[in-house]
Amino acid sequence: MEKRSNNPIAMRAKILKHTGEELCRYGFHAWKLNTVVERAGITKGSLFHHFKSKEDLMMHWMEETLAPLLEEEWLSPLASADPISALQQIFRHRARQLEQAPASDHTTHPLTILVASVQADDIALLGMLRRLHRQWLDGISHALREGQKNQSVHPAIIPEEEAGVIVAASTGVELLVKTQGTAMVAGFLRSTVAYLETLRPA
Amino acid sequence: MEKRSNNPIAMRAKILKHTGEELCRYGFHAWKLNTVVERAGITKGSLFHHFKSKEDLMMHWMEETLAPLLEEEWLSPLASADPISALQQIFRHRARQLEQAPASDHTTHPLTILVASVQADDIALLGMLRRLHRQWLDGISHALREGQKNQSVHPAIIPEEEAGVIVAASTGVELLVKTQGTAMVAGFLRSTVAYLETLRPA
DNA sequence: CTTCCCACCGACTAGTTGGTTTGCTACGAT
DNA sequence: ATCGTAGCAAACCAACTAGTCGGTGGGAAG
Repeated sequence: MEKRSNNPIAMRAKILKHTGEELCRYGFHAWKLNTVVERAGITKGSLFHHFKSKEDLMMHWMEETLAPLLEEEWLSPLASADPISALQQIFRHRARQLEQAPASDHTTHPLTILVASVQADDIALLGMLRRLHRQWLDGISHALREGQKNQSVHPAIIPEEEAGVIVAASTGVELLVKTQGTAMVAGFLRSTVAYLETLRPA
Repeated sequence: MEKRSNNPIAMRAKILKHTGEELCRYGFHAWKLNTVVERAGITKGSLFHHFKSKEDLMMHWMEETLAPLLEEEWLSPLASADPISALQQIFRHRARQLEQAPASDHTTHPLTILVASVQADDIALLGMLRRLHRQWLDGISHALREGQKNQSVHPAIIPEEEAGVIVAASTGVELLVKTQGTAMVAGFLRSTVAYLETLRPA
């Protein structure tokens, strides 16, 4: 036997960290526990001591990492008096991220790849993803509605509907980058910002 | 041994048909050849007689089914004097498809799920998907450029950039439908049509 | 020091995967 | 009639999968 650290919280964190990396790159099915074990330098026994199944591990990762990420990237910045500028800023930020990441390991956004890779009949995982998508949509439409109240958003637009387009666009561009590289990010950003501009009051 | 039909072209077609169904539902990795064999009522030997590997099978399916689908759904309708109306019509058509499909088996659009599920280092598959995305983007931007020439599209917009947003939105909405169901399709459609309206000449 | 228990190890299993091999059979060419 | 080859079936394989299990290390409590 080798040395052992006996540090459960560090061990748990290490598992979750490598889980995230692999999961974002490959999606649910191509993500192999063996690889996590190998890359993290741990053992199967340890992994299954902390998480009772592959699905359970992904579930915890979503709760503890993906949900906070959504909060940080979208929900929290949207708590602004000018939601349209906030949205433009969010897109600009993600565009910078995508452009700066080395082409080798630019990972698709987890919410995109996970939704795509989860089976439609896996009710637990899909349920969690549905919740996250809901929060995302609600966050945007709520912000737009508040913007309408304080006259920073055009009164005629329907917040829920615009939220759908915004989420769809940011989900879709991740896959476009996967095939076309980051060359088209700048153009996408410009026309998205221009579209958001049309949501301002006349 | 059982009876044998000795009908290679029908056999090939049957394999490709079931390949498509499973592939659209599950993506590359969750798509299992055993399931294809089982559902098609054929054997492994037969499958590997016609296609030399899993990757090869998917490759042929993309060439023979996915490429024509893209042509039919997008490229061909876009050969119109009024590309904006054509785009709106395409979105309307897909919206109807999504809404009418029984919730049980509404399959995500293949181009969305395949791009998401293919490994970044699988150069052959990703190369094919890149080609298809390119054709899609080019088809749209070309149509918009033609529209600018005949004054049916606003002269100030940049066709390549709008094409990116359009492709991203139609890619992303497929994943949104996967988690949220078809309830939000109508709203998405309306705001997309409205956005496309802003691309018309003043 | 002894006890005890959680954290952890690593070999193992049962099942599945993409892919192969072998051999039978239909069929067209000679 | 014979031969070669294409079409297919069925059994087979090595590699790999998620998950299990008996056991061991370390450290805190008594």
